[in-house]
Amino acid sequence: MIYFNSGDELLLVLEALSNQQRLKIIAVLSEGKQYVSQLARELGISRPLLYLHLQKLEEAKLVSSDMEILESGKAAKYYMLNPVQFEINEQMIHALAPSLTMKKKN
Amino acid sequence: MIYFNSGDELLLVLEALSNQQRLKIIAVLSEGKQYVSQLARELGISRPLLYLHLQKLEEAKLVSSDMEILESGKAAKYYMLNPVQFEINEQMIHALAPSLTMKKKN
DNA sequence: ATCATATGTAATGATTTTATTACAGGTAAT
DNA sequence: ATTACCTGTAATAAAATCATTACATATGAT
Repeated sequence: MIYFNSGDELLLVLEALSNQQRLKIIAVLSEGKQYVSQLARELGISRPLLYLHLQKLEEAKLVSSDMEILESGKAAKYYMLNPVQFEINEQMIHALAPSLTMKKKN
Repeated sequence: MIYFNSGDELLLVLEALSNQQRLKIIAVLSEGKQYVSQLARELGISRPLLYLHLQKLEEAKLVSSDMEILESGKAAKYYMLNPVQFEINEQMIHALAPSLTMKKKN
């Protein structure tokens, strides 16, 4: 279960989830870990773009990664889904809103 | 409680929630209905921008509006929060991902 | 050596989102 | 009729996000 300690943390997760591609990535990874190139093929998107999406998911701590060796002997970067489960309601938004820092993003 | 009938519906809500200003709007409206001009003053943002945010929240069915007459006699557009409560987990994302239509937005 | 398949990232471009300024129109009170 | 509010939107600008192309590097197999 995911708990949010600040508005910024909540927002980070919501932003990570508010994209079709990233939702699809989560859907695929929910079936098991996968490495980047294979994942890009399955989703039909370019690898650089996939990196970008994975980075956002990783920043929100929704996925993790590690390097593994394929049967072929080549190194591959595997991504796996962290447990994703949380509730949203107006009380929590009200409670966390004050800790939203009005950032301008880099 | 909010239920999602498709990936697109889920995404619409997530997109509506993935913005600081809109989270703050929800926080303010959770304390009670408010009219646009007053809300803009409270949030310290321009009215045209607020309209844009409110429109997104309304499309996601998170808020509703109606015209009312102020004590002063002037017409005001009041916005109020609809019940916001739902759960997110990987099973539902997996189930709804196939019904994500890869849109290019207008 | 060449091919096939991996990772990783720089540079660039296209599109969307966010935000401001500037209008036009309405009602009520002084 | 001027002031002080309100709604509503067009036009534009600024910033962030999304997406592609191109390249460098590495490993194993033929």
